[in-house]
Amino acid sequence: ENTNPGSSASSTSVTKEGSKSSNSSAPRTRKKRCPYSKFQIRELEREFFFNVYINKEKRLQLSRMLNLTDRQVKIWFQNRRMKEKKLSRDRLQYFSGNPLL
Amino acid sequence: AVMILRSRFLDARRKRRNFNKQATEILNEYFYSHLSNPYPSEEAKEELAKKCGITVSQVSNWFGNKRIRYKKNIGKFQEEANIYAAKTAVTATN
DNA sequence: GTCATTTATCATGC
DNA sequence: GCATGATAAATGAC
Repeated sequence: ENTNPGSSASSTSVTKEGSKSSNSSAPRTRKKRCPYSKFQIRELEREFFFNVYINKEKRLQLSRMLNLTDRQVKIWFQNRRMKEKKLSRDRLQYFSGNPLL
Repeated sequence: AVMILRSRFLDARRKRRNFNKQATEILNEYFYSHLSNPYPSEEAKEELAKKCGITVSQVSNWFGNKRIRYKKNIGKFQEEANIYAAKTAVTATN
């Protein structure tokens, strides 16, 4: 249950959606944001719990299992770390200078 | 009491509450008076947050949403833009 | 790598 | 029913 344009590492990816035939400096259309499935999130979170930084080996393994690209998994961990940092900041701000306490 | 606060915090992220009129006023004033470059610095964000009584993250969210929604439909915000343009015309003259 | 952002999506207010 | 604030993918600067 994953709608992924050019993700699955289906062996030799010959067709790149006819991307760059000759000119390669085009900004390219931004990939449409596709929300991940519950299963994908669960597995990503599970690995994130073990280590906030994922190594290349596990990354490739996880990307195959979840039908995501290696890059997507990498980006997910980056965003997830930022989320964790923000949660910490909000917690601090909430419990420190709170006028309702 | 702590439990209440904690539970309130945990689910308070997506339980949206509209900002008060005054805060929206302040944010819009800044946005439309910097329409050519609506990217407040970190310091400016902190000051806006203080004046509006919201967090810096909320200020960032507001500007992020405002920028793209304005860009996507400038016509819809034209009236609003004129109002704040007139309101801040004096400021620009120093 | 971090981090501010863009963009779409989500969830709520009214 | 959309307006609005917050969050989730995706990009790019550095």
